[in-house]
Amino acid sequence: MGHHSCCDKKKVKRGLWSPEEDEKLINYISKYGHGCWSSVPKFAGLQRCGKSCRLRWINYLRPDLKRGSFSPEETALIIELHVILGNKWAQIAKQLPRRTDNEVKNFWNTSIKKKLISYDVPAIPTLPDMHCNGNSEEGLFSLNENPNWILNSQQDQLYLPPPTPNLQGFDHGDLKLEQTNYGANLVQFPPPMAPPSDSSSYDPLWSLGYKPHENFDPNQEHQNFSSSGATQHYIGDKLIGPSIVTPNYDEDPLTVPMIPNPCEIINGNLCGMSYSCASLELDPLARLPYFLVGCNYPYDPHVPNNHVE
DNA sequence: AATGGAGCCAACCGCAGAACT
DNA sequence: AAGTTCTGCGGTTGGCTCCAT
Repeated sequence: MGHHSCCDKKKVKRGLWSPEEDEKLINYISKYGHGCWSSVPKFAGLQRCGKSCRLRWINYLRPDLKRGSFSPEETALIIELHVILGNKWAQIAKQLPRRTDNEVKNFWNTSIKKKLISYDVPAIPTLPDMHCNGNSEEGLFSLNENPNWILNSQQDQLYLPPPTPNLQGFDHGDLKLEQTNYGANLVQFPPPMAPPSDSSSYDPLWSLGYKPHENFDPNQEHQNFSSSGATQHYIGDKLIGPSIVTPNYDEDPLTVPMIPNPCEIINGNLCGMSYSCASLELDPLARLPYFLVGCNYPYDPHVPNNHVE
């Protein structure tokens, strides 16, 4: 493997950073800022290339980083943003304060994507690239392009995303999501599950099938869930909402989540909403095929439907 | 206790585009 | 305008840790 040009000029250290190196970098940047990254290692006294310093700072040393596992809200947001943005990790990460693109990318690749694969979830195209012409396979994407399924890592259950946080200031290129609660009402949610009693084993994916308000902390940022009313969402100039009003599962626990037909999303809005889900099936996994009917996606009819334990 | 596989994540690489000369 | 350098991004990988056998 070759080295970046900035690393060719002199022998630079590679691999994991030592605490001493971290300290040097932190001290330098906190005093002088990073300025030109290529000159940082020289002035900071590091045998690293500028690129490595930049990466270390951005992904690890920055004081405003939030470390640790992703919250259910963050997870849901990642998945929903992935619908729109695909593997644009930097843009997705911008909507997750104090998270890095590397973190988001790793989380997706290790946690979410893997579970999707394990369930053989059919691929669903991202918005900009969908070709919903009824019989085309062009719209099929790799599994990591499929954002609509969330799996419960503890219970091996697959759920649809819950309402998601604000996307304030979401303006990346021609993509524009206005107002709040993007995607909050794109889907309806399965009946609530009892939370695990052992909070120490809490999994960030766990509550994704859970009623939003039960985990809702009004004092915490990015939890501005709203369980009522329609919300407008835009991609470019196109309105992709308002969408479905989240039902009250207390009243109707058998309501099957309604999932937008990708064909309708790509057409610029969600009007029509010819949802195919009419079953009273409670098993989230069993719902998978229904999502695909509307767009004639090939799917595995043998998707397991009794993984709920 | 030893070992091998899987999972996870920090860090690297190559590329593209922006900025600069 | 052309060449060079810098920055940012996405994909990939190496190595550490955990866990099952």
